[in-house]
Amino acid sequence: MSPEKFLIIDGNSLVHRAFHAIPPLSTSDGTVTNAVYGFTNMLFKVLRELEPTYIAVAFDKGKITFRHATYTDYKAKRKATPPELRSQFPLLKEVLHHMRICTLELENFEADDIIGTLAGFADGKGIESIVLTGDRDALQLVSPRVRVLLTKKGITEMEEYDEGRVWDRYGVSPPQIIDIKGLMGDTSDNIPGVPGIGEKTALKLIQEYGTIENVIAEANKLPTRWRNKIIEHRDLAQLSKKLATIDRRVPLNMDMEQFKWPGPDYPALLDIFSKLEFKTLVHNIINKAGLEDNKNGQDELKTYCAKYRRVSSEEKLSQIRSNCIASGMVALDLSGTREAGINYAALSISPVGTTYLLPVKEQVAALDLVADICSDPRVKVICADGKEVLWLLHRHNRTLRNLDFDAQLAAYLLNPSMSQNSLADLALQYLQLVLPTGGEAATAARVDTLWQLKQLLQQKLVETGMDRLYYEVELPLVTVLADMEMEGVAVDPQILCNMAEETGRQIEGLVLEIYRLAGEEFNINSPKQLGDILFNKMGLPVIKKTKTGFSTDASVLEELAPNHAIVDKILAYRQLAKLKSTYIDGLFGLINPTSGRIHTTFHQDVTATGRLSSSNPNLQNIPIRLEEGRRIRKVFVPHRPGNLILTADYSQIELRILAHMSGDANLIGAFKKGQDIHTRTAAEVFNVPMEQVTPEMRSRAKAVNFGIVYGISDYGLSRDIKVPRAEAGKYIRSYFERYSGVKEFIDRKISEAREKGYTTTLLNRRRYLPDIVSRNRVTRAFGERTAINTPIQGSAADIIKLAMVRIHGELKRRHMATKMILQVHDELIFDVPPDELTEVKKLVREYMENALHLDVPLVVDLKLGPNWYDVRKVP
DNA sequence: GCGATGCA
DNA sequence: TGCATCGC
Repeated sequence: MSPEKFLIIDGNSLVHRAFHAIPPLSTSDGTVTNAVYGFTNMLFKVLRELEPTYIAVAFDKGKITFRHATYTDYKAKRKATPPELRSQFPLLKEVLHHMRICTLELENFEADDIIGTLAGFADGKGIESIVLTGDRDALQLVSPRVRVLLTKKGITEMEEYDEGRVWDRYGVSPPQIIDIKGLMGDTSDNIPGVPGIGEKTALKLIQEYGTIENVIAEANKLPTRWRNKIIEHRDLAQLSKKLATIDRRVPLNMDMEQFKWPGPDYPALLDIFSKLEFKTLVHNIINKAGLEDNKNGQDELKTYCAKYRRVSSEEKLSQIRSNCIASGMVALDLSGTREAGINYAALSISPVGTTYLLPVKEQVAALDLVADICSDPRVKVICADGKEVLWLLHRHNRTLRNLDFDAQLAAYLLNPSMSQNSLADLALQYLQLVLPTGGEAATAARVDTLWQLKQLLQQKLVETGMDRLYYEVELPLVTVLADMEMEGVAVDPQILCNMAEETGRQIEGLVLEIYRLAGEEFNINSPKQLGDILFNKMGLPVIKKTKTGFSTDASVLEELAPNHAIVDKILAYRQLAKLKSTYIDGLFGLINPTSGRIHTTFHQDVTATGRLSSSNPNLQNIPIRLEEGRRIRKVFVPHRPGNLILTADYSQIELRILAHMSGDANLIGAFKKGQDIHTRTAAEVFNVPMEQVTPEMRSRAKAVNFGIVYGISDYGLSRDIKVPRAEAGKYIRSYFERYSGVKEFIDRKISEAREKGYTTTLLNRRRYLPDIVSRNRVTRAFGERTAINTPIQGSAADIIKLAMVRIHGELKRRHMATKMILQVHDELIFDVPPDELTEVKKLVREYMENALHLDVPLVVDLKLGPNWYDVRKVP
């Protein structure tokens, strides 16, 4: 028998989470229900997983709490609850009532305090509590008998914190969470904290001194930059700590019996769910409660609960192996990490057969089985995230040969604007199944849903005409990207070190100079403090404001530069600080100690346009525009001495695509003649012969071309080239007069998007544009620009992806040692041994230029050098 | 226009 | 969370 458990829920926090995580949802009579729906789904999931004996849901009540009496500005900046959310509270309470769950609220107390008090009460009775909330502050309640379940991004996923987890994550004990918050403050509650101290500093100080009181007492031992702040604001720090502390002595009449959960009142729940039009929940209840379905018996809902068999006998393993080979297709899901390797493998051989759970970590034979199946060309593998499977297998020196379906990738193609594409989200969205989290059952459930997802998503890919894009471009690209990530990019740590030192020195000099000119020390990185110095203290004219105060962005500072010498220093400081923190120190920390290389992660399912993105580090935004930053590229070197870095970039690919898609004779002609496209545009827009185009004219025309491609407005163009909006508008009109085919293309794409609800690329990639029918003028204009921009940018992504798949295949086929190591949107970067150079140059150019046949030529520029900085154009 | 990162 | 800055 399991011990008694007390589930305590922060109603307010979770309702807000649900409200923001679930897209707008309303019944046919217009009642908004998304927060109730999200909350209820989450509740059911937690109930199933925890099976609590007691439950309570706490809500805030009243506007004035003891915190306001202590600090009048408490929560002063919090926005009022929007009416669409406010109206859902009574509905939720009705649902909870029928769930027979006890709700608690007390005038002038926050849900937090009620929760703290309840947990303490249960603790006194020896009962274990689990606090479910979205508020990190609750971590202060964690103790041997109190755990906190924190919602992660979205609402279906949660993370459990016990004392050990708090230590792992923050390096402090749960009560010290309060001290941290006291130092760093909290903008959402308007808790001030100590100005200039953020999370990192707060953690460091509390880890070292234990409490705010000790930090204050030992302040004179601290480095100057913190000492003065702490001493000056010590009262504020102690006040903040008080505000952040959960009051565990709320006067409540408590009796565990009142929280005992007898289970839901199903008939009543059925009523209210029908009223709220929660169709799937109604079905769930009908199934669960065994009530009669009032329509027909066929609507039976599949349950999330998977049947699975734990396999460990060698005999059974070998039987599974032959079954896999005989069937030719398996669904596979691996649990584990890239560092520690595979923990479990869940494997299912047919959509209706048994799911096997293989303890890979414990048993070598199980790993062998999984690895053999994955490398067997006769067995197709279906999974949720193919690149992750490849990485996990790579950790065991194995690979995945025959990736047949990647569910997350398919879902991304079907709607690239959806940010939640985890398997759990897909199961909920497409199959109306709530997947359990954690444990064996979860792993098994994931594999089961894969079969159903494949069936459904594949059909949708065919219906939307994206099956070829999927099977011929995106799916093969998974393996290509995995190879690129694993190969990595070599860096020269010595050069990086030298740069860190030199830049550090320059920054120090600038900081001193800035302090001298300002007459005091302050945090230059804080736009708030900087604004205070510049505009309040020094009285410089305010050019622009942000929601929270003065704007201090580069365009503002450039305008202010003539007024005071400090401004140029700040600009230079910003540039160098960015360089050092992001590109020098940042890169350093990401060098893999084993390989000595940097292994970025490419994301294939993130951008709305179809481009790739890169993170940890982002190698797609390494500086190039300004010389100071560009030098960073010197640290990226070939994999072995003597090898070379080859870069291959598409010249003006977006404008060429625009020429092709629009069929504009003028634009096509310019490219066919091989003219400089910006000069040609200038000649057209300013109505002069090409020979008479001045650099000024060319640069403006370039901005116009840029604007067309990125879909910016006349407002954006006027800002970029610093001319009045009317003049920018004039350029755009003049452009459309000369390139009337482009104008027609734009109009065509907009009306097509309005009609169909989506826009498409050359390879039929889709992006839905609900904004294009908005009644709001600004929103609609945004949708219209996207309808132009996405086909252009997305088609460029299509083309380079196609080239990548083919080049990668060809390098492998020819058993070449050349490696494709990076992609930067319109550019591919290779590590090339000298003896392969001639062949690679030819191959790369050939495959990139002929990736897709357009009405204008695709032109590729090749550059070669000993590192990514010193590359020179080659014929 | 988009996406990633670092900082307070 | 918002701001600022880098790339394409």
